[in-house]
Amino acid sequence: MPELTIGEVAHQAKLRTSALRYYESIGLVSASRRVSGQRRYDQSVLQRLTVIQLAQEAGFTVAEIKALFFSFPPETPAFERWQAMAKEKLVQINGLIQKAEAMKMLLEEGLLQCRCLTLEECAQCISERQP
Amino acid sequence: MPELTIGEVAHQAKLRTSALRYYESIGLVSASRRVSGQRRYDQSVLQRLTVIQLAQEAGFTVAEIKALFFSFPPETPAFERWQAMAKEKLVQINGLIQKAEAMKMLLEEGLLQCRCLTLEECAQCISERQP
DNA sequence: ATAATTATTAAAGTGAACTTGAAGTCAAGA
DNA sequence: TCTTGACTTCAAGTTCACTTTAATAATTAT
Repeated sequence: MPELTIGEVAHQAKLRTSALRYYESIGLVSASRRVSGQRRYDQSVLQRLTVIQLAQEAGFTVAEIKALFFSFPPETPAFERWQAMAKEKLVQINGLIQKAEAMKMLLEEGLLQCRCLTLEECAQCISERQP
Repeated sequence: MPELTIGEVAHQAKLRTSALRYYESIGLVSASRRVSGQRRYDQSVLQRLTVIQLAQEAGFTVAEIKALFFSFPPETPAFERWQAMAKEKLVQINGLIQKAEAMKMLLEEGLLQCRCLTLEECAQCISERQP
């Protein structure tokens, strides 16, 4: 199994080399080095990056993803890690959804229904709708 | 009608004086000055700030709010301004909601159901669920 | 051998909406 | 008058996940 250059990894994982260097700088992935200093990646980094992208899609920050990998006792099963972290995240996401739904409401039922001629009037017009 | 100091306005509008100075710096609100240089605000600034906060709750950026006030021909009725700007914003917000719902799905149906022992396995385990 | 490509680093930049800090000035009450 | 407390400006800091830049070095292809 050949080792991969940073460019090859970037290509396969569909991200930029700068992102890989950034991940390394925060300790999220690691690479070995040639004598010259160039990075060489093991194939397994691709799985690691897939998991990182998966976690990002679920709304985790890179700091949280780092915690996912490194803040549990080494033998902790993956599903336990997800359990622990996904529960909290769900609460956050639900908050996000609620906020966005509230914005949608305000836009549809408030601002798009408004008949004020001046914006100054709107200081009252909307609040009257929510007693 | 007495004019208001920046501290009084901040108190009544529930924001910091730094926010008021920032709004002024970007041209969102204005204030007159005493000879000494201190700001004095007209009562009407409170309505203006109410509208700003309303628009922010609906998801508008301060740049967009500035456009709401200043980028239309002067006689444009408020409701027309809202119409124009709220439609686009609704599209954005719907996108936001979809993204958040997708995260929720992934958390609930993917990560919380996962039985993998290692995170490396998870590189496959989730994608298998979505053919 | 040489040209073209890809790699290296550290530091600074991005966007959004402010906040913080430093250093100094003004206003009002005792 | 003195002392608080509120005010002033300007620049830099905050958060997040990277990207960009610049100057240089190594690898690969011809």
